[in-house]
Amino acid sequence: MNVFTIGQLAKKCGVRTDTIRYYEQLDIIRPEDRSNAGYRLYGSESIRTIKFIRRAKDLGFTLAEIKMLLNLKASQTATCRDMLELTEAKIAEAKENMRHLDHMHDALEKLSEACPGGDMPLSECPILDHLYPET
Amino acid sequence: MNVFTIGQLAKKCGVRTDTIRYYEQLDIIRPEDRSNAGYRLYGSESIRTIKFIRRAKDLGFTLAEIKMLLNLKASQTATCRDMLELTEAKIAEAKENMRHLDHMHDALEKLSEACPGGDMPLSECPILDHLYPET
DNA sequence: ATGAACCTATGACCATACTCCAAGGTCAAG
DNA sequence: CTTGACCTTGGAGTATGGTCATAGGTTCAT
Repeated sequence: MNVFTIGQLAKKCGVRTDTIRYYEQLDIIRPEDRSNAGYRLYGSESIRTIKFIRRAKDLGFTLAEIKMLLNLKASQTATCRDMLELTEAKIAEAKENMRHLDHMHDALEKLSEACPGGDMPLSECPILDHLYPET
Repeated sequence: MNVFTIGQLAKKCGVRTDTIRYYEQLDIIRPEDRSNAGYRLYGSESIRTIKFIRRAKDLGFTLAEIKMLLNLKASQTATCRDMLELTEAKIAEAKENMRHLDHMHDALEKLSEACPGGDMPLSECPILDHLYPET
């Protein structure tokens, strides 16, 4: 049980076979071997790689970045510093996105607080008036 | 100066002509008239509409939602309540996105704190070990 | 009357991360 | 020996919000 087809690998990792082939197309993962009939063959290392991809994606890394991470991992000269830098860049990105979302949220909250919300016609609605001011 | 071509409207609103045509394609905005030669003609109401679209987009509304907002606005029977409901749904969405981002951020922070970040080989890196654990 | 700067319609293309389809080959069970 | 479940390749389609290209018509100043 140490060699799997793409369908078995997909099942073990909770992804679709198409997804694995798509990752292969992006040069993120390669089958460890091929059968005589041309079937992709994978081993347990591939399971770890797919799971890595999923975890990194959950942290907000794009597939292009994940490809870089795997290249780093394969490199002989990469250090902890490289990994930390990419992680900190991603933290900065997350912070920036949160700032942006927070501004949106605040503005929406202010609008919703200003709006009575009853059966008043929209012409009187402070939300709409803010977004689409008279004259 | 109360009738403009698409290029003039675009300049006044800080968008591209293509963008306005794209909005038209989505049925979000329509020219107020056409010239003999078939040129789209707009008035000041169109400026307000384009600016509305931009403001709503900044608040996180999609173009499909903006189309709904404009339909609401045009409706005779819509009330403040309708507007408030859409606003509150968007607030909930923003909160959900922030929660998600926050989880990512926390996880990344924990990883970066665990990583010494020096010249250590990646094989020792706690970040990589977390994402791609040994065996 | 000619060149620049505008306008028209239509359709293709960008990124992202898949997802699905078609046409065919392979493999194991009954 | 056939059926069904799997596999192959290549390409197209999904959503979002535009952007760009092509080929041609219009408007305006000089």
